[in-house]
Amino acid sequence: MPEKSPILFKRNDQKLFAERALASAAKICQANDARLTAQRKTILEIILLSTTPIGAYEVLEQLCRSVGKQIAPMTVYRAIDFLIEQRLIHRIASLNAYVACDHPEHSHNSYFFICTGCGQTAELRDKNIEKAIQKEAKRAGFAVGPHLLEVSGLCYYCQDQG
Amino acid sequence: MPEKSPILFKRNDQKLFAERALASAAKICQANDARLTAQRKTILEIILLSTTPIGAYEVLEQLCRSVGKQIAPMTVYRAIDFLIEQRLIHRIASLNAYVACDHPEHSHNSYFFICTGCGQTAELRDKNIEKAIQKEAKRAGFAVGPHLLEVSGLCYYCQDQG
DNA sequence: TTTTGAATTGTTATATTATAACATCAAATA
DNA sequence: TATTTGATGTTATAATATAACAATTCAAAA
Repeated sequence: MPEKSPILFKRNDQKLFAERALASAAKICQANDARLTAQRKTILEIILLSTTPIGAYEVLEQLCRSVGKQIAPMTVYRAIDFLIEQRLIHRIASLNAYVACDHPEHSHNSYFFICTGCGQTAELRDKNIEKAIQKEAKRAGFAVGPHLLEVSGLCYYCQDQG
Repeated sequence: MPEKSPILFKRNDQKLFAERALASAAKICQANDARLTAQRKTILEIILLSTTPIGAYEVLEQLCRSVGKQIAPMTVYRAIDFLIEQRLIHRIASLNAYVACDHPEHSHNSYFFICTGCGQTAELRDKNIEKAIQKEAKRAGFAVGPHLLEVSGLCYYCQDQG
């Protein structure tokens, strides 16, 4: 694996990661005067524990299994909306799927590498890409708002597999 | 409007643009041994004439009106698949909509500015953004494949409107 | 503590986007 | 012309997402 890489395709301990992220999420919501209810927490946890972006209906399945009763899709979509608002998760538009945010502490756009081998994603924090976008926007007289970058390809590990 | 801008939010003559693009498309398909049938041509024309990204079902509506009979969605999706393969159109993932390619002559990824004011889009040809992505990918050991960038915001004209 | 208002969740129905599977037709070529 | 391949037609259905309204819960104000 290249040195000093800030991105991560394999996580050592997904559970530990989820635990920490949940704690962090609680703080963020508190700071925002937003309520991270039990249900929202459960749904966030499902997304956190998934090693790849997870679809809304797959979240739903897991949620139903976890609480032992039928739940309507609406419920999941509402929680997802909330979690996106709180910047705790991102939507991967090219996959119609959702993934936990890597660094929800500060607002940022959604930049992802998506490995077509293992399905895992890595969120980018690089500011140079954004700078390049801003530069081009200035040339065009375009006022940049929220945006997304989704780069398909092969992660370091999957390049060997063929 | 900023000078020397390579992007275009207002087209002077959509019809002329469509005409030229259709001629260009015919050449491209011929070169690729692909058949730009009458139906595919009609669908491409519908997309070309739309000033904003257009959904598959809206294409369908216009197609039905134009030929005067009911047509199945499948037909439209098949044509869309073909047109994307030939790189004549792009899919805007964040809108579930399709837009004609600005410069189908050479292969490229899908980089768009999307004005939330007027709904129009502008395709970017800037290579610096791609360079920034490649640089970050190298750091991460990621082999870049096809990708998309969709930047929401306000175009030069819409910034004044509020 | 009780009331009240606002936010959250439940529930039913439905909209929107996209694909599967198989039959038919058209065109290119052997 | 026969054959094969690609294109289109047709029906059904999958997958994703939202609308609308009722019931409940929560937290702050009275």
